[in-house]
Amino acid sequence: MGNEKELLNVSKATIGRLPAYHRYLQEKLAAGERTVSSTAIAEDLHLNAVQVRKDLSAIAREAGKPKLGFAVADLIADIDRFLGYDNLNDAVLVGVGGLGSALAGYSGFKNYGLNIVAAFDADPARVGTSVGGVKVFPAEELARLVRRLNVLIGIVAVPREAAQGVADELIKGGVRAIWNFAPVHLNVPADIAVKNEDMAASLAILSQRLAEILNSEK
Amino acid sequence: MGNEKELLNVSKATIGRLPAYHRYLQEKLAAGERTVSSTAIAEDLHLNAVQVRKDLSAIAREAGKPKLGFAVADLIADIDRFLGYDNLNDAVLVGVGGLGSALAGYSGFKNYGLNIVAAFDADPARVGTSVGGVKVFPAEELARLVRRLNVLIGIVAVPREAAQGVADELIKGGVRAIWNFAPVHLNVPADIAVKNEDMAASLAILSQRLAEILNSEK
DNA sequence: GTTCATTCGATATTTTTTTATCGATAAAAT
DNA sequence: ATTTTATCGATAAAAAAATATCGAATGAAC
Repeated sequence: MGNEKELLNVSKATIGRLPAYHRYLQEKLAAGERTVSSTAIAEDLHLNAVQVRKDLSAIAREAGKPKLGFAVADLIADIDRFLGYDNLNDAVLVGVGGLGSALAGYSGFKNYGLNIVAAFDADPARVGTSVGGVKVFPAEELARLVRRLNVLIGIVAVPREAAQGVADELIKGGVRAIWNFAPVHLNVPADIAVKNEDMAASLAILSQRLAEILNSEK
Repeated sequence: MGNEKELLNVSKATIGRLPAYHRYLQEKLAAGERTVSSTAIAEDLHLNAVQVRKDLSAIAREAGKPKLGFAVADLIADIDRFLGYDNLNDAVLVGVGGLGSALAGYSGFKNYGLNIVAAFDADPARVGTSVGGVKVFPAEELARLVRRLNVLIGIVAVPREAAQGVADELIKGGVRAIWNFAPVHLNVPADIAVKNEDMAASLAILSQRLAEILNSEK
């Protein structure tokens, strides 16, 4: 893989914005636009134009052209490449309750390079069924099957109480990255990546912004 | 409300971490611990101790004590107060498909100060039913009902194609903050707060970290 | 062809966020 | 009582991220 150099130069903040650019660019492409300027992107996405240029130049192979901007299709390809959207990563999903089955059913993940190959649940009634095209296995088989499938990403969508145990099993099975939707802090070794999908944090930020808006207008 | 001064000094980054502290502290409280040090929090949450102290001192009323640390219960109360967890904000939910009903069913939101008072869906089969204790109304009534209920927060959990239209209706109804779970960029006036629950962005960051980990170990 | 307006990339500046350092304090140990 | 040690808060330094500035390039208008 030839992106070792890239990994170093691209900031976390930039990476977080790339998917938004990606979606935006696809809209533009669908609308038949061939090129787009950083100014336009910035305006629509409520960002700073310089920031957009910097973000894009960090991952783009072709430079933007004065007066025209960037080639939409090229940029999409660049982001695909950088984010690995074009080669699928296998993952397992643990917990197919409300949220879990919503995740399993979301076909869009494939577009983001994520391929859910198996699901697990502790509830015998769910075992053996298929959710969103993904087979559900008993929780007891978790570690063993993960190891056999050679999966590196685990998605945790179980109730709070069960999350830590699930994480432990995933790690035992060889998983190296955990996407955690349970509202708990997971205790894991330092060499395991955890990304908390922290709804509470999002909500906190939204509420704060709402408060600011309401405050500022009176 | 006496937190105008607070709003200014507390950084967005800090606000994003507060819910994690909150959960952590509640675990500690449940475990019977009276006090906790910034060092311990930092270690368990994989943060820097100075950062933790700064975050906490930004919202805490009582200072930490040398050799003991902070009073767990006080800190929880301080975060509750700062984040408004103790006074509920009403919200409406639009879209009760897989993700939407998972959200409606998640009772934990009440703990985060969010109270879903009504849900909407375009599918007549869903209208009239109740999801997670929340009644589902027809999409046509959205703007009218939102206005009548005087709700300021809207949660968008509809398919991509429908999201912009829903956002428009919400705003027409008087909503000032939108929590967007649809994978699209919403076009809204500048005085409306939007928080995108951007799964793709989270996934991008997780993948990147996974790549780093795998890279560093070989 | 010349001018104009738009956009770029590069560099510099500012702001924000994180991390390091250090003296002071108070609980615990001697 | 004295010493030791864990912890704090404050201040300083460093790192990261966002924003501003400006000359150069180039397509479009005249």
